[in-house]
Amino acid sequence: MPQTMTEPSPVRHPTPPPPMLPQPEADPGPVAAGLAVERVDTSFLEALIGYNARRAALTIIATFIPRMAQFGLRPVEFSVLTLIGHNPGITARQLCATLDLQPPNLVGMIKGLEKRSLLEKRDHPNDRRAQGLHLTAEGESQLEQAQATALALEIDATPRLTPLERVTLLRLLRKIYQPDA
Amino acid sequence: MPQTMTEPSPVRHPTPPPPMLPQPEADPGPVAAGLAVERVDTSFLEALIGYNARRAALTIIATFIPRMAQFGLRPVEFSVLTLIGHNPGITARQLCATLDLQPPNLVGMIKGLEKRSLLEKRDHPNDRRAQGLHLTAEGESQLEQAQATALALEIDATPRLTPLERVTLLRLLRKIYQPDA
DNA sequence: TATTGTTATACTCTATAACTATA
DNA sequence: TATAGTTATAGAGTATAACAATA
Repeated sequence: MPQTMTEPSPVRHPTPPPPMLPQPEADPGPVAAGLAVERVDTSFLEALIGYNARRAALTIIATFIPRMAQFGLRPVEFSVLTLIGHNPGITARQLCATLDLQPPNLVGMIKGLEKRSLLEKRDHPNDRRAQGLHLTAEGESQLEQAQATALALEIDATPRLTPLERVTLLRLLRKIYQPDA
Repeated sequence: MPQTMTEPSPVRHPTPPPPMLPQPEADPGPVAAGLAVERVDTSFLEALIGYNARRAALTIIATFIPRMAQFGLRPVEFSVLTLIGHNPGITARQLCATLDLQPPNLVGMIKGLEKRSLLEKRDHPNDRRAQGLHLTAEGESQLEQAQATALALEIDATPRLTPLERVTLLRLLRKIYQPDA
């Protein structure tokens, strides 16, 4: 079954809210109602790869969205255009299999990008049911700028990672979602 | 603004669909309609940390969901219970800030967990507007089992990572979404 | 019989506005 | 005036079922 991981948003910091310090009282009394939580302990969640991967992905997507807005491209649309650009003639079915999308959800996206003259459908060379997808000249141009933006924003979104750490991170993440690799 | 990254699902493999090999014809003719795509080139996307982090997170969540179904806990509910368990008396506002959730979206979740007798609200020691959240005995018991399941499934979902690689991965991911750290 | 692309539709998750009661 | 919790609601994202055309 298809993907998921909706859009994010500026992403709220894991920063604990204004502490709400427990008043140093003479007698705290019994722990009846309990004490206020000063600092939130997230140690267990932080030990889970799934939790950390999700938070990291959302952080980067939060930077991705506003910067790609200038091209009118959402994350999935960027991925679709990129795959078409690097694989002229790719079919909708191949896009779905590669990006883990449901065919019905790709239809509208393709229509929209086609209406914006970023891509076009052509006859498939050996399957009349399918259609080969190709970028238009404008699509190529837009994608080129969008890709440059994507590469730059990733660096900005992960300023504390060294070049070597980025390479390591990419390798480890691929080992998770790629059966082979 | 709040989080995101909806549920996933078994996650479809990045495996390219049945190749659809181009028939070795005598005359391929002009590249008019183009050739069929045999293997999908995903090299550009695979160079993006955001893309890889998202795919990896979805892969793990795809394993998380069915295994946590026995406890009736979705990913976010598991995170909420875990934080309450490790932070007795935490407020809804603190949960929202920590997990990047919108307050309105947490209300129903708290209600549901409370109705299932997994947690309870108590008076907040020094703010009558707020409520301290606490696990019930049953909640503690359920959480204990759920956490053990979570730790185990992560290993199963990332079988190709060595213990050292897991530690490295956690550290790098945290450097992305934690401003400090 | 299986597959590509499609329509229609339902479900889940997330976001925004506005209200109350307290601070 | 600001904040905690709440309600109602809108919106985006994702899911399944069923169909026509072609393999």
